[in-house]
Amino acid sequence: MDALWAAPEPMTAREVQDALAERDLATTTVLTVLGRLERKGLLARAKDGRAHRYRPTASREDHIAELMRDVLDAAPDRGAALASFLGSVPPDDRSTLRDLLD
Amino acid sequence: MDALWAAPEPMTAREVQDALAERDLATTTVLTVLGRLERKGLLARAKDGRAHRYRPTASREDHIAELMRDVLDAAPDRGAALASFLGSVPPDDRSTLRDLLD
DNA sequence: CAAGTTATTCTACATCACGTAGAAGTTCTA
DNA sequence: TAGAACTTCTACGTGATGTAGAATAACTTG
Repeated sequence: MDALWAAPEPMTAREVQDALAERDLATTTVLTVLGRLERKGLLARAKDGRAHRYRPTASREDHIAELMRDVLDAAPDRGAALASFLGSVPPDDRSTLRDLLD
Repeated sequence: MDALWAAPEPMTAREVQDALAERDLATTTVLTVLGRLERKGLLARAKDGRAHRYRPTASREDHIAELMRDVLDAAPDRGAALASFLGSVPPDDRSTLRDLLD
């Protein structure tokens, strides 16, 4: 996901493999992981010639926001969870939230 | 955790087992899980006679807030993540946050 | 005090997610 | 047509989790 999120355009498996060259992964490893990420809905793919191009279905920040919502949804008392969240987050984040809420 | 969070007082393994009677768990199962939760820091225990009493180290809402922070910490751009979060959350939550931020 | 009950610890096993990759098949391309 | 590129299927090790048996320690009671 890091590689895909860092790229401006959808990537082929080969390109992902090259982007992660330091890890020296086998091609099939990259394909397997891309397939699993697609199955989980994090990636979508479209055929491009012989290969496929993979594209994140959401931006990294949207994905993170979704995870945060999933966690929040586990709270019987959302208000209390949000209060605790605000209290435990750095002041900068509170400022950001204040600005965004205007 | 649900059982412990629902109780006003720390519980013994036996009490947890009774609270989860519908699941018909073996005593050792309950003990194993409580031990694992303690190892992960979600529970603390204190000896009470022959048995131990288990107590959540954080309230459910505090725990949820902590998970939300952990997720947020994965964002390179916290502001964008918070913006996306606000945008994807029900309006009531935004109201709650506005109130809390005053 | 012996025997049963209660609580704990250690070990075990199935399942699942995940990181990893080989084997084999399909499809281009030189 | 032979080889390279790409894909799919299968597989294996590891760690988390749900589950519980075996062994052991400690307490209660006849």
